[in-house]
Amino acid sequence: MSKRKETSSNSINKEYIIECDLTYAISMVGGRWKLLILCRLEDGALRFSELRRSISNITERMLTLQLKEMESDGLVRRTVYAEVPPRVEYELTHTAKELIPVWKQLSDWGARHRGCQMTVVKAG
Amino acid sequence: MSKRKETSSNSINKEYIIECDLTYAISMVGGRWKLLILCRLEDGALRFSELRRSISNITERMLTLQLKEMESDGLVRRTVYAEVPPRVEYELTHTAKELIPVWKQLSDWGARHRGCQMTVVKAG
DNA sequence: CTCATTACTTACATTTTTGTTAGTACCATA
DNA sequence: TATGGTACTAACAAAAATGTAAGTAATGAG
Repeated sequence: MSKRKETSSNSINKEYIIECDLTYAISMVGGRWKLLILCRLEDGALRFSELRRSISNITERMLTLQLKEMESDGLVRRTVYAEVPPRVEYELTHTAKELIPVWKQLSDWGARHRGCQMTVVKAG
Repeated sequence: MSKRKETSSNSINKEYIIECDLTYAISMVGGRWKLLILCRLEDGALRFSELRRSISNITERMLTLQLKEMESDGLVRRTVYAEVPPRVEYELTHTAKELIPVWKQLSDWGARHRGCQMTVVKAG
């Protein structure tokens, strides 16, 4: 009786959505941090602390969680170097590299339309 | 004293993220339903009930909320016809149409990689 | 011995997102 | 008068996402 519902609508919808190629992709890459992390890795591997410093507002917990999920989804590769202090590097997999044009396009779109909005805001 | 914090970190991060073109775009188009709705409108305007029926798991509330947000973000245009019963149609704006190649690419990516994963799952 | 560094983990709290249920106004039809 | 369709809205509840604060192990520097 600790589980409320075995299959909440929320989870059912999650499954349902994964039956669609598009929303499957969104579920891999959506949320507040994932694309931001991925695009930081575009130019090559970075270690955990470098990622953390490069995304100033992210917490260690969030970075860990997102990286873990993306690792298990096959988007990033994690390499541990047996050194002290520890060194762990993250890099894009081939699968994730295929997304580079997507986030570039999205980013361009964002640049075009964010610009407009800010002008309006300034004018108001 | 009803507000807990004037500026929760959560909201602050939302703002922060909107300073990046990429995550600004994600914030426009992310979440469980938005892209799914947009791509339903790719071939032309649909009325509310058509959208609802075409996305079988969405609730009226969610559809309303998402459409409203996208309308105020300039992604969909809402047209009300003064008929009884009421008829309201939604269509993509020019801004949203610029995103068509993005969701096509994402969808293609999803198709390629979802396929792989399912094979693995079946094998396990 | 103490402190610092790195890459985390854990328990918990808060915020945001999503879903449930019921209700609205309008008119047509039976 | 009752029912049905359309496009919603409102109050509430549940679930998911995100954030906070503290702690861990290993080891080298001082």
